[in-house]
Amino acid sequence: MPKDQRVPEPDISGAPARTLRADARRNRTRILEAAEAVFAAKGPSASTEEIAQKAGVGIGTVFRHFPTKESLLKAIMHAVAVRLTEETRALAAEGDPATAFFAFFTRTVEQAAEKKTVVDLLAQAGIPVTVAKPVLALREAVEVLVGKAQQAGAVRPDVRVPEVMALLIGVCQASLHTRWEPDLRARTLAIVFAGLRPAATAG
Amino acid sequence: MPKDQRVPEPDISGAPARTLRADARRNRTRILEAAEAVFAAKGPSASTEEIAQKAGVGIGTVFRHFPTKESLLKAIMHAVAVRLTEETRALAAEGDPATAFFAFFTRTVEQAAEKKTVVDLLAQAGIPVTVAKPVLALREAVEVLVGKAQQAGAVRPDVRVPEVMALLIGVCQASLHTRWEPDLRARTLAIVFAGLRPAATAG
DNA sequence: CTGTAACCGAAGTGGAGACTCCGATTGTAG
DNA sequence: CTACAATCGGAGTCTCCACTTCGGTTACAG
Repeated sequence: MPKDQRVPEPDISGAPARTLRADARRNRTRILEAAEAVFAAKGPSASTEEIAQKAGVGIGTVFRHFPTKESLLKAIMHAVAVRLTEETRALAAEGDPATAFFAFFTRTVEQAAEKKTVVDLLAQAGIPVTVAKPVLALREAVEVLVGKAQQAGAVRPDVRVPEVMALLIGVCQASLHTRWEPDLRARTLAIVFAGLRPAATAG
Repeated sequence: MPKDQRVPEPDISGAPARTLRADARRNRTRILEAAEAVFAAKGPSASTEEIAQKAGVGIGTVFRHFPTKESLLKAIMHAVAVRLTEETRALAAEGDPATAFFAFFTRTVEQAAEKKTVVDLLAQAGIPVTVAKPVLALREAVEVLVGKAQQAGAVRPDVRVPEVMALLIGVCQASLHTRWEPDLRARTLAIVFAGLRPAATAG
């Protein structure tokens, strides 16, 4: 019985614990890609079997890499959070802070309209008490972005981050339920942006 | 075999098909009340058994009155839609149209924060192609309310109903996910309202 | 090339929940 | 009061899904 020790957790982030066999590493990547696609389309309620099928592996392989469906979901959320955070930071760093915030808002809503994963992630980010580090990082990146937009006079100074997050989450949620034409999305965002801008700048 | 004919559907609306026995009518009412409470708290994923228990009847009785979980859900949605529509019409009929719309918006969000049923209902109402009559009536009532508010100059004339519905749904959805203190809710609504008002009136 | 340990995957397990069946119960007509 | 048919209710069925198991397969060291 040569195996008595087992890797306690295949780890959440993305890098395997240590020298994973070649085929194992390949399958792990496939599973992550398939899971991201399926979760984005159908939400967290999608069955593990569907993911396995889409990845071209057996269901047992999925559970070998991710002992729980939840752990798989966390891995995806982690990846999405990191990506969103990077985008947000890039926007905050470069160019005009006045337009950066509104560009971020619009872009996030556009993504959310097609990816349930983004919406679920944002819903987590909206709750003040956040456990996961990547989600916390996303929150902070948004805070920076809002702060800069306010300093630039593009957003009313009395607006706080929580309500911005609430609005962001709300519009994203709504974009999932109603099939938005780009036109409707634009008009809805226009109203929200009008509410966020200083009174003088509105219109 | 004296029974060969059976009522094809216990009907969705609320009134029993015909002279229901006394205990049956009482149980039907209890089931509806219990279902409304449970669905409002836990959403449509709540189990039928929990509803039966809360109503103090066996699960068989629930399925006798409502052959499908979906039919029970429809009955509840119907009732909620009718109630919301009446409230909305009353607001549109009475007093100041300028404040009526904002009062409606605020009140609906407050209700949605505690009742998942309301949110699910609104999500249906947001889709242009609506099947159920009560939901359609709700949409029309909102249209009247928005129209009057616009004529009174309280809402920008270029705003259309779909984006108002989208915003309403969005804020309601968001209020479910984040545990809102009244303070945050008020600030979020203030932003949306500022975006809806004519530029001159804002502030 | 060969042994072996790690890996794969599909059948199997257990539980949850929607829905059914049928003997026990009860309202109600006569 | 009695009979009977409608109603009740909960044990049982069926399906779906997360998760496990284990014999077959494969990558990699020697």
